[in-house]
Amino acid sequence: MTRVPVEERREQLIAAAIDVICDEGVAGASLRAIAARAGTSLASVHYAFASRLALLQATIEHLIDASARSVADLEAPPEVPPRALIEAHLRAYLADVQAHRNRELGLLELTLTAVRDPSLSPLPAELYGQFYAAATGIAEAFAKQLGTPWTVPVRRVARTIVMITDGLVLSWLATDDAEVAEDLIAAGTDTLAALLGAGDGDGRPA
Amino acid sequence: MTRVPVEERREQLIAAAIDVICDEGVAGASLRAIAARAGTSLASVHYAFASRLALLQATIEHLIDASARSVADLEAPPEVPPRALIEAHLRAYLADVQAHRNRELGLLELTLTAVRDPSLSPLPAELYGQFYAAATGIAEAFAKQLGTPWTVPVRRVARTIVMITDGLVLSWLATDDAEVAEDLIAAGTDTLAALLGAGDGDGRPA
DNA sequence: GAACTTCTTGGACGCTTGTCCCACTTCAGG
DNA sequence: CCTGAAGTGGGACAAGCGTCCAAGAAGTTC
Repeated sequence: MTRVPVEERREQLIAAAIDVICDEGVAGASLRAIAARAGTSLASVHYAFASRLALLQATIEHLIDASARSVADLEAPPEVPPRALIEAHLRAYLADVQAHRNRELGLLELTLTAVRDPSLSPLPAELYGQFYAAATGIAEAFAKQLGTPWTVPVRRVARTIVMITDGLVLSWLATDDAEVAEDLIAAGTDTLAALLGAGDGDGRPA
Repeated sequence: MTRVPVEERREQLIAAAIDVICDEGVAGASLRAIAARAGTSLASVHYAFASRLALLQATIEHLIDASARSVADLEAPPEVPPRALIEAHLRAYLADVQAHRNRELGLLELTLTAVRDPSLSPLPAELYGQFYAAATGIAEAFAKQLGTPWTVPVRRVARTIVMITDGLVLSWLATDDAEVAEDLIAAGTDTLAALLGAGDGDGRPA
């Protein structure tokens, strides 16, 4: 019997919940399964969280915060043409998604669960707000690094990035097809390169 | 007591399953709920389907077939510039998604469920195969109608279309924000217009 | 009309779920 | 040492789940 302050117990349970959700899905994330993963008893779960819904909410909020913190890992690479830089980043993103398939699956399930449940429904908008903020940071870093401004407002660039990554993730999860992913990386690269005015016009003809 | 041949009963149950899944989610689609929606007894469900998984599989297969059949509704519009034509179609798609939020939610949940379950996992690839086929049909119709060929293989255009629509749906479901959707329609329009070479270069600089 | 297949029905089973309670142990403060 | 708060533990509860069975009703075939 290891005694642990509630707050720490909460963090353990949230971590366990994320693990179980990634491994078994939201449907398989019963309180007993989560308690077992955290190495504690069922009653301790209810001591830390009033209900399963409260634990789920805390888990999503944790992921929202985490996604806000994981932005800063954009290092300055050497001088390369914009297209290559964009493609490299998209490819790195895809590689990360491929390496953590269940994580993406779990996050998606969690998002849909939150969309459905009235008491959780404001969370997805918050999550995507963080996504947009992160994408905005990346977009601004790109423009600064390349010395070229975007041809459309950064806000729209950020949303475009999220659209591309979402589409990429969904297609990859569904098809598990590397060739499809390859096409989508090319498509995403073209789209973003066009927004940098790289090689073409400004993307908005008469 | 209404006697119905098994095959017809199966169709009723599939329809009921789709309804319940859209309304309550996959998690809420219990056999009892589906039976009640279909107006029959629980035992009849098991007479028509060996297990809940079998019903789920039949439901997804039904949706795959349905998505294959729903392609042909692309009427020939008047002579308009390519950008406007693309934008009109994306906007119509968004309007349809907005009008049937739960349908998109249910389809997404069902897809993720199938991705998780080993016995259902080949289905998402099949579903997306149909999506790509549908998108290919639309892309070819566009090129024919406008008299302009795509600057990349149609296969890639189709995948790009699916990427855009998936990204659009996900962002819409999560944010419920019309302004976000507006940005994404603009982004999608730009992307596809570029693939038609409409107004700009060919999208692939040196 | 009897035999037979096809379908419906209600009820039961074993299991898992979220929730809750109460007794117990640990630890801090006086 | 004692008191009270904090946290743990096991067990119970009702409810819901998928699955299955045995019996009966509705047609069909001869």
